[in-house]
Amino acid sequence: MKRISESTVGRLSLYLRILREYAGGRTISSEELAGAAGTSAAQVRKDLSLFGTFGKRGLGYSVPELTAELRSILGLEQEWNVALVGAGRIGQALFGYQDFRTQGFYIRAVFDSDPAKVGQRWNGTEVRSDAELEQGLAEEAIDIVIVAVPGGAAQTVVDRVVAAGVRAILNFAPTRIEVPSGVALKNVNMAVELEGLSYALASERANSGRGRAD
Amino acid sequence: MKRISESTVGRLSLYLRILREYAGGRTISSEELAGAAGTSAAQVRKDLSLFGTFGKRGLGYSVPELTAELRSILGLEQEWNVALVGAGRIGQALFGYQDFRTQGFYIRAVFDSDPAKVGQRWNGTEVRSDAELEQGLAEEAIDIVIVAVPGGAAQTVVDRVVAAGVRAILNFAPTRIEVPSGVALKNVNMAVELEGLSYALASERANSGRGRAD
DNA sequence: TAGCTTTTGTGAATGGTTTCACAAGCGGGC
DNA sequence: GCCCGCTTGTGAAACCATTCACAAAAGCTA
Repeated sequence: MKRISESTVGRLSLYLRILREYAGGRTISSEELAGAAGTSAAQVRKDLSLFGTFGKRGLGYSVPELTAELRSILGLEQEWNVALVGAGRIGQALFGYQDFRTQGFYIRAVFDSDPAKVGQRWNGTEVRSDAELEQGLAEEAIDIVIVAVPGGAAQTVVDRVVAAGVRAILNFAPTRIEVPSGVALKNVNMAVELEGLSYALASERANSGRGRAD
Repeated sequence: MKRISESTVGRLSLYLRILREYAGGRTISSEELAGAAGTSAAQVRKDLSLFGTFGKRGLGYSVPELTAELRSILGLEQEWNVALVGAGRIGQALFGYQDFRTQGFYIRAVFDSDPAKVGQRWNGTEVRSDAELEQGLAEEAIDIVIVAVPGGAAQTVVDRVVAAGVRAILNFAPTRIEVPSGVALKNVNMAVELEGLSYALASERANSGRGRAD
């Protein structure tokens, strides 16, 4: 099978959201989809053509069909069991943000090392001790682990979770994490994003010589 | 000035964090830095060489000097005034996550449209009505706005904030946002990340023909 | 059925980023 | 002061992603 780039997968995810909210008829052209996604029509067609030929020439793409195809490609036809490790502020926010439940991601277990948190019930889900991590992952047949622990603890958590057979990790800790090949890892790093903005502001300021028109 | 790619800027941010935690001596080689950053030594050197020549051949990079250079490049020598729009769960978590305060990002104002939230004091910062948004942005000389409102409200908030002169936005709403050129925008989208993991799991499963060794 | 319009799917061209490979420079040892 | 080993800085090469451009298909009309 062909290697698919991360940016392509990210765009597919975006296309799917657009389709879900699309109210323009039963078909959509690559042009329209591109407009809503902020990319080019050629890009849309190339992305989709990597997985098959879903469109009809002269017409565009059937919205329901393409939706189904994208869901299938992205693996969203099944439910995924998610565990959250770290019941701090970020963990709480993620737990509360049930938006992705509608896409088939269910947080089945929450773990924390703080005895004050262990035993709390969050909307029916008990916060379990991180000593029970491996056991809990197995019991709930966890597919994806969200790591929301402090930076210093993240690699240890990831090592345990990977050793327990989990193949997909979403890391919110502000640290670089190592995983063996074959394990999918995504990082969400606020500091990197903010510093990217800082760079943009600072470099624009530096380049704006004698002030700007607006 | 040369155009610098987003991936380069992201790596610089990573290098900086590594340097901050580095305890291996007064100098560091591109090799070491690359190891910690998960990239190649050539990549490190190329990234840095875009901004100047900071290393000493045969020796490597002086840790304090390179730290200072990176801080300067990324615009971290100054403080940035940040406003948070949206005092829901994600907003609360971001506010509580004061980690980036140490990097010079200060949340000076919080806005929400919910009357029940307006007037609350968060650790000394008052939650203000979103009717006061423009006024507050000016009063606090806000440089960066973090948008943590529901998807449907995000574009409106962004439009107002951009009209008020803000040039940098960090968007947590699960929607594609449009900004005029000249405004820096970064998106943090949990759903896209989770679906990326879902894709990785699903496609590996699909490709694993007759089972795997482990 | 033929002709016209629309829009896809895709090879080729372009543009950008990463890796390679090596000359140039620096410090330390003798 | 000179040589040696190490590590940078950087053109060139390789690789990857995006854009271009157009033939091929599909529907519609008459």
